[in-house]
Amino acid sequence: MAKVDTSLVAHLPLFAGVKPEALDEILREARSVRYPKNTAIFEQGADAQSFFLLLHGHVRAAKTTPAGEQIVVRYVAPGETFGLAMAIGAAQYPATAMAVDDSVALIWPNSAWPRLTERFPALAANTMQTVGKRLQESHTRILEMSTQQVEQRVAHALLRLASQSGKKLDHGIEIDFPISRQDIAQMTGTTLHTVSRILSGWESQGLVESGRQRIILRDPHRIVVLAERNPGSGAA
Amino acid sequence: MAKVDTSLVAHLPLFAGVKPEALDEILREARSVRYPKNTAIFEQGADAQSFFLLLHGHVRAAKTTPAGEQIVVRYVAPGETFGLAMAIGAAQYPATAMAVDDSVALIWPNSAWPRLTERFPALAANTMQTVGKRLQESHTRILEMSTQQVEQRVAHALLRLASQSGKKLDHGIEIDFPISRQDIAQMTGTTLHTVSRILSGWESQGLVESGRQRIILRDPHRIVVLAERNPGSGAA
DNA sequence: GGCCCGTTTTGCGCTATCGCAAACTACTGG
DNA sequence: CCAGTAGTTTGCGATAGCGCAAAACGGGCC
Repeated sequence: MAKVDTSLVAHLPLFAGVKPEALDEILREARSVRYPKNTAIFEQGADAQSFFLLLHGHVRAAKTTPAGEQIVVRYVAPGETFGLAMAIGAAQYPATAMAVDDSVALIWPNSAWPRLTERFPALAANTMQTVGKRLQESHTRILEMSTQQVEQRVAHALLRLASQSGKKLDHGIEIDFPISRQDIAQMTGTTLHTVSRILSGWESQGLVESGRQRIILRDPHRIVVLAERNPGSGAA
Repeated sequence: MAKVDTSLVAHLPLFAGVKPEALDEILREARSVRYPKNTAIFEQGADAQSFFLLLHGHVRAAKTTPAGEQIVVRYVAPGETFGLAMAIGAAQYPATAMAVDDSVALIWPNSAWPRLTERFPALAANTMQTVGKRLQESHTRILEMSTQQVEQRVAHALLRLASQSGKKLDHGIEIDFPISRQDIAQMTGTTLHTVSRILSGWESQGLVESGRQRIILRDPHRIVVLAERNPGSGAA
């Protein structure tokens, strides 16, 4: 079983309020697994057997309709948990998780969850907070989809990605994992064609620089303006 | 302080696994409050001071944009909790709650939450489950908004309301609280005009019977067909 | 019984966005 | 270095649904 350095994870929200020796005990139950780029970590509908803490890389959680359309539920950044089916009382994973980059995750068997939360209530409390936060983010997303038009939603999505997983450059912010037009479409409820048109437009205005699975926000400030502009009033 | 009969609430999911005497202790910390139709219970953005368990009536939770547009987050049915800001670590309520009918709720001060969950871990566990379920429902809603067209979304919304708060009639199911075209629009991300057109169409086909703030599903089975019909067929 | 007000219905033009199809890159693997 | 393939761009209709405006409705209140 791979050793995990406690000092690397002690500061994560998941472990807030957990004593170092307790942390050690918790980590002893986990193993560390490497997922090469574009490998599935678990599939929607599969029996949930483990829960995860991402250490390196990026993971996309996506939900698929019976008809095969997908939406991206979220991108998981290092330090975040995912696959918490057990914690919320789901027997199957409600989405598919896929490494979009070479990734490493800590993985616990679900059977460890009841014991761990009983021994370390802070774990349960912290998890409750993150689930609550995700719920609020979902509601915000629903609000956006209901009230904003596509361009604003794409602006919001990119800004969120940038603040969550942006690499600061001399001049702009780069989203530091591969992401396609299709992915952005699935985050914002539109089509890859429309996303492509929007980004092309932005590119010609110098707002972004983008290529194959790569996006750099060159002028985040003006993108914020786009995101917040209120269609019901302003001039074009 | 009003007495609450434990037998009336003992079977609720919130109290699953809680012993009768413990339940008694929990209820002793709550008081019961009556909210007349169309009164606000709490406002989005207000400091969260209490959490609630609805006993009678119906409550609408809605989120408002800075620009004033609203969406309905959910309708709360009797037996469900709401206003759980404290549990998920939010200092302010993220939405506005309004009684859409004369309603009665149990109300606990947030200060009671840490003590109660410490003494009765089942409470925390049950709450985690319901929050998790709501998160999944949110994701489902996002999926629907991304992939379905308005008519299907309205069909889904009405079927959900019917199964959650439907009164069975000789011939059909009536949604047993007042709900306007506008409300349905805010649940499905469309406008009251479009909802009105859709319901008019359905009415002329005998699928529903509806009037001022009142909706009866006359042929739920055919509405299910509408909800599930797949417009295109493409995979993504 | 009649008036007032909130809700619902409906007509009509408009446009943001989709859907399809085709051309165009830019990596990847050999 | 080249071919193959996945991702991207773009043109051109087609259209679902919006937005405005006005009329019809229904019910409660005096």
